[in-house]
Amino acid sequence: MPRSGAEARRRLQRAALELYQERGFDQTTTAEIAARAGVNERTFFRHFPDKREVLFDGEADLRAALTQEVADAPEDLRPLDVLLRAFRKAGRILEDNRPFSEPRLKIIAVTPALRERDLAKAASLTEALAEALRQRGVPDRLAGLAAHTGWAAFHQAAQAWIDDPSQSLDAHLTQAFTDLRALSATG
Amino acid sequence: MPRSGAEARRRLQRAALELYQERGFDQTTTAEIAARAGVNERTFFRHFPDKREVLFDGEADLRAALTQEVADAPEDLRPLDVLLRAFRKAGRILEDNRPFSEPRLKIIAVTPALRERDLAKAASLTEALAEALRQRGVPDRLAGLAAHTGWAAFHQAAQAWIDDPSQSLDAHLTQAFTDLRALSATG
DNA sequence: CCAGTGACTGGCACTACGTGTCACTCGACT
DNA sequence: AGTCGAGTGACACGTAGTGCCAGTCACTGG
Repeated sequence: MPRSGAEARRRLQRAALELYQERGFDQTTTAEIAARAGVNERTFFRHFPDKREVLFDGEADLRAALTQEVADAPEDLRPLDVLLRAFRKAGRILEDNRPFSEPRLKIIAVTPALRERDLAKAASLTEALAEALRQRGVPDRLAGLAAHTGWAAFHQAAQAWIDDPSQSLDAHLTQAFTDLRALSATG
Repeated sequence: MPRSGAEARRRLQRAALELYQERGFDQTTTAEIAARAGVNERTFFRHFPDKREVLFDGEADLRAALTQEVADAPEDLRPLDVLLRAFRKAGRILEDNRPFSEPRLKIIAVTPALRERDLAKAASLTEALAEALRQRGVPDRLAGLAAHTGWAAFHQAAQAWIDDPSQSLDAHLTQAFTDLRALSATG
């Protein structure tokens, strides 16, 4: 029935997000997702390798945006400041898509299987950030630690932004990175 | 056939580790594991909730050891020093069980499905460490960041220990935490 | 000695995830 | 009109994981 391919893909993502919200991830079958999207179950697996991946489509874009920002940052910035800058920019993707970001993050937070996938994506992305830092001349081991540390701060800020939307993601990011300094100062 | 239960459990773990090494995780079926362990496939799922969990049995012990160490640390230590102390103690579990630890870590490193589970365990353990720090009076947000940062250093040290066994895990830990200080100093 | 109890197991049926394969449709291009 | 490729429907299949029931073994109290 559908013509463009990309259209069916979007319908599948939308259907999956709705169903995961309505009855939970584990209680949703791939057949149900496909049915609501108006396609065959087999087609679901043509667009997404598995039931979880349907919620992690933007990851490639996010990674590209982040690593690009790291590469383009002013030369004299310290590693953690480079990352803060990159997170600020990338964070706009989250803020602009809040109607999609929020339910997505909430479902992931309460579903172990999705949390696992999320952590894997984060780890892969963190490794990409570390590599981008190394290409800026940051020493090998330091780059990995900086990427992990920075990501922890980013994650904490994103979660705080979901829990308390009264402040901007930017404000939460500033807070988290300030906390990092405090940690360095006292411990 | 088997009598004690705990015995079958150990045989299953051993059989799984062997098979994952011989032909890889994805090419191994739960039926094969059960067969090598001399039990029914159904019995496998009585001892372990899924095919991955069979490699993550010691996690509860490790968590208990780590949180205990954090709780028992001298009062005046700074958060990251508390963690370094705890990792040193817990690291002995790894070093003493190297014949099991090494192949296990290598298989996890090359198997995406196992890496996901490993990351999830690490995240849960990190959260437990953060909570233990909070109970020592470390401020809320700082505790989370310290736990993540410390864990990143521990993970880096463990990986370095696998790649370069010529030095002790303790030495690698010292190196990683020194790098952390450097990161704080310069960025 | 024996009946009962609880932990562990074997075996069967079943649902759901994910893959391989083939034939079909539809639009684009020549 | 004919061809070509991308996307799809449909069917068969292997494997992970669950529910259920019956059977075995060690242990305990009478």
